[in-house]
Amino acid sequence: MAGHGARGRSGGRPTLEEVAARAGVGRGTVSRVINGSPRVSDATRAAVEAAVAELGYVPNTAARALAANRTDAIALVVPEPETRFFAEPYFSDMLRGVGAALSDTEMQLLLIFAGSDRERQRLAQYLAAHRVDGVLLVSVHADDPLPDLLAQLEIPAVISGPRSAEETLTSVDSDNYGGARSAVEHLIARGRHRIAHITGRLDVYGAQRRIDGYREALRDAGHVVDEQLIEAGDFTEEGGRRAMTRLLARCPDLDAVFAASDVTAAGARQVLREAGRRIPEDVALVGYDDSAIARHMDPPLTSVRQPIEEMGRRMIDLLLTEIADRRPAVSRGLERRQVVLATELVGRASS
Amino acid sequence: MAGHGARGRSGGRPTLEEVAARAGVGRGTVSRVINGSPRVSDATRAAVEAAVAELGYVPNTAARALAANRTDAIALVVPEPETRFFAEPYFSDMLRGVGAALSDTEMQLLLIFAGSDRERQRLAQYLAAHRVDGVLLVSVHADDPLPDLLAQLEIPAVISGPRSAEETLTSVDSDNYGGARSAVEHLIARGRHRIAHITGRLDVYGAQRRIDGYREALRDAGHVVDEQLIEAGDFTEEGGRRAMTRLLARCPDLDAVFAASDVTAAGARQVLREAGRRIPEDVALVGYDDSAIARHMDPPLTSVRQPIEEMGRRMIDLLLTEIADRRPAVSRGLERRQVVLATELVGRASS
DNA sequence: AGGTACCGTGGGAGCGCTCCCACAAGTGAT
DNA sequence: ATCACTTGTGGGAGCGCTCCCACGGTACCT
Repeated sequence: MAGHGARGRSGGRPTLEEVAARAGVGRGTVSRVINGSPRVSDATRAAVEAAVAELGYVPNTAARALAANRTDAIALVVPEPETRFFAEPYFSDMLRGVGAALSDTEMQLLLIFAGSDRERQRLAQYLAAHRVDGVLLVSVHADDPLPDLLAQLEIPAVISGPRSAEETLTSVDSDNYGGARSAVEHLIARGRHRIAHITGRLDVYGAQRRIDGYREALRDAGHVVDEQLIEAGDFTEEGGRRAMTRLLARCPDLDAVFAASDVTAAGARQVLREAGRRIPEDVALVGYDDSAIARHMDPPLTSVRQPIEEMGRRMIDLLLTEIADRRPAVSRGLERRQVVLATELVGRASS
Repeated sequence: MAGHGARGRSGGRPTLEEVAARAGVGRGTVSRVINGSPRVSDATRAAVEAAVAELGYVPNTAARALAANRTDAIALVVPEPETRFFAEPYFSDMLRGVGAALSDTEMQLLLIFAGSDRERQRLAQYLAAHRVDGVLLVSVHADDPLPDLLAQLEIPAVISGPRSAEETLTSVDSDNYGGARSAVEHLIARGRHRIAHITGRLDVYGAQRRIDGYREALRDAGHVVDEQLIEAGDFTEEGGRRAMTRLLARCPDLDAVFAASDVTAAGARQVLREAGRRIPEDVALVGYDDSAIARHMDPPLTSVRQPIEEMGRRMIDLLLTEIADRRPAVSRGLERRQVVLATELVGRASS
């Protein structure tokens, strides 16, 4: 192990002090320049910047964090209890948006897995120790205690997909209601009359909103909502198969299915095929997410696209704002910030 | 901004000093206990541990990093120049392995995007400033300067997929050669004689190894390798379409295709369909990666699965070892560590 | 002229830890 | 009894930074 003194002063990383000496100014002044304080004369600033460039100075994050009591890091918490949650585009697209928004800042992105109980335990410690300035929460379930822990610790946090209509945390979401509406309206426009819906997990707020959108689109078009045509799913393929089987048994006359996710649609497709129904001739099929599966399905699946990358970007924007305000939205009282982004229907051969 | 003095000593996070006072020992002793030094008596250790538990003490990472000149963080560098590289299972599975291996340690995982030039610039600064203890490199191209930069800075690093047979960095890879062999042997066993290969990007070492495996499997089975049956692809769907079109024009008598990736196979499938070839009756198709697309393709695609999660785990193991050795493999001279993991052929209806 | 601002600046104190030296107490050889 | 070690321990110094106070200088008022 490198001893204390052995730490390479042999041309090693320069310190603030060295930059100050080089520029012929004091330590404080260099600090001000580095941190963009306006209270520095132009001449001094230029001299310091030159010294910084010559020495290739890069601030020591640890020292800064220690002195300033902040970390310049935000955590992306990946629940990942039901494994490989991020296999689908959702995660990677969001990550791309997050990365893009972050690249304009000095913030680091920490990936924290909170699948097992032990990992959640560690996460709680992490947060309690204030090792991050803010937290990004994705795909949180209604009964997850994490958001409340964050609120209690007064750690800025943004959640993707509010847990309910009363979500207190700042949230970014896509318009699940509108997305579902557009899917159903599309099917109606195609002349379908018996449109079924395979829902997502009912404890997920977004799934509820999609059901709402389904219902109201039908109602607004003058259709009667037949509860027999609604069957609970869970976003999975297997759930799609089960739901589709039940739906076919109950309503053999259905002529369209709107599934709450692409994988669910894939499961439904399989059952429809086995039952001898042609897609889209006999039954039109629409999914949700516009994932890779949708493009590669046979026939290619009409699906609702969410602007996930944009969601990632907005989450970061909001989080940085909260961090700058140094106080979570709840304790500021008043305005809960909820951003809802529009979806887009991507038409393909399945409908 | 919270002033210096305003920092809540109002029951806020306890410090080493406070734990020491509580346990009736010195600061150094607590430090030793926290860091698992053996030079502490059992009685003292117990007392300190009790105090830690009572106070809910969590070490301050920043202070530790500053004093010890290490960061307890490793970076996962995501090149992501050719966008959404991590949309497919590859990335998420690897992340899962990485996360699993990391959850046994105190290490943090930093996600760093190095797509744009600006981001790469920043990354170089990062590394130069030694803000991470080690680096995980995934999907690096043959001409990437990053590995050399890491070697020069003497930062421990592990690469997934060596850049060449002479890779100097510690690497973890799946057996591309063996995977390709198993795919081709499978096709031969199915009675196929005119087996084509759509390659991956030729500047990727793994793609070369797959070509080697393809060639030698044929040769060992007594077939003649017809160079006409090999067509360059680039791992993409569009590349698969182009390559398949050319192959069909050149060798209309082919009866099997081994594609270097599942998406490539998807592109090939489309062209085969349009040409009226049935899969698998007329042309058998095998992909690589065993991604979601393979399972959902019509017909489901036979594919070569790589133990990606395991790869992630091994990468972390190796990296932690190097960090513990506090010196990158190259400067230790001698043993370059290269781990190669076995693949598995997943048979489905396409072959 | 003196007073009162403010601006730009230097540098002390301190963030919470690790490293190491010093030292007391114990152990065994001489 | 002395001398050497060893073992466990306490606490000083210092990691590189930010925050803030104090100070000299200039500008503008009375």
